Amino acid sequence: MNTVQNLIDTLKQAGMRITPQRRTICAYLAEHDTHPTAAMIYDDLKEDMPSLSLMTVYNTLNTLAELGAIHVIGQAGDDTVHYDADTDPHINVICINCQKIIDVPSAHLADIRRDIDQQSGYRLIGSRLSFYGVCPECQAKAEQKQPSGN
Amino acid sequence: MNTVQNLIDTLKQAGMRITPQRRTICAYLAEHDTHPTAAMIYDDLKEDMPSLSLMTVYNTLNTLAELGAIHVIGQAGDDTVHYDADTDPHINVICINCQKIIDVPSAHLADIRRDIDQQSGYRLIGSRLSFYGVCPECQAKAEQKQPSGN
DNA sequence: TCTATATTTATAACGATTATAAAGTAGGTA
DNA sequence: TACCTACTTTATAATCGTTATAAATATAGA
Repeated sequence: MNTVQNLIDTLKQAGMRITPQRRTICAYLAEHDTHPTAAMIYDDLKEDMPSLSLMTVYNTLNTLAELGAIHVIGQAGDDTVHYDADTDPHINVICINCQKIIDVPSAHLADIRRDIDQQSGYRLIGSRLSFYGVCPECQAKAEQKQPSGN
Repeated sequence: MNTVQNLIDTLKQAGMRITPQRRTICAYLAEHDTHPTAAMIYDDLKEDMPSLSLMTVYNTLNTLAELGAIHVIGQAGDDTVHYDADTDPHINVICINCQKIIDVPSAHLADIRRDIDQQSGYRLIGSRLSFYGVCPECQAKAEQKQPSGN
């Protein structure tokens, strides 16, 4: 998992200035494993930093993503881009009903990455590995509504 | 890989009508492994079917995706959703420079899916497995422009 | 402290996708 | 085969996440 210092150091090493806004956004990313969208981060942070603009959140997230410090999960079924501060190889499992995202590590991931690296000829930079399904809670709710054994 | 008949049968079994538009779109999907966007399909097909509307392409793709007959790849760096008619387990490798997408199979994928299935508690439905990198052609171009050994 | 320059902010623009409603058609039925 | 009804398609407009622009502001080095 990324620490605040990790993220800030990444920005510094890229020659970028460390503003209070960027520091706050980095802290948020490091402290939450909720795979937030830009809007979520903005909504949560503007209480303590009323002058914060959504544009700055987008800029910072895009910059961090370009530097590889965070990952872009892509749309989780709700037409908005989610971000993931955990850059260790893992898979996101997304509920197609409530959009909840959980992380699942897998020992086979390193093997796969090596396969792709060799077979494709591409110089690999990042990955976006998502499985879609129905989370246990939503399965239970569906059961209650349709008690038939299907 | 999906055949035209596969896709059409999926629509029929879901109780949907087989219109010329849907038939044409299914044929396009079965005959192309180019991971097209809705706009690409629309542009290619409207020559032979001038009355076709982009809305119909979106509707058909969404329907097929909901039925699991095709997969949604998500944004490839160009802010548009790409579709994949190949629903066999495989990984998409996307060039972050030219957006070219290739398919790579991996023997480890089934193992991973089983891991996720058991560890997450989710009832899995689909997956979107993308690696990002630079394709060989773009690597070569970058070499020409920056001959320094980095 | 001062200054050049990156950054933030507010605003407007963009563009992919979706909503709506009228016109048209597939496909079962008599 | 002709008809009828519900599903589809189409054109248009709307939506909304994201990005462009330019003026105001603040960072970080001298």
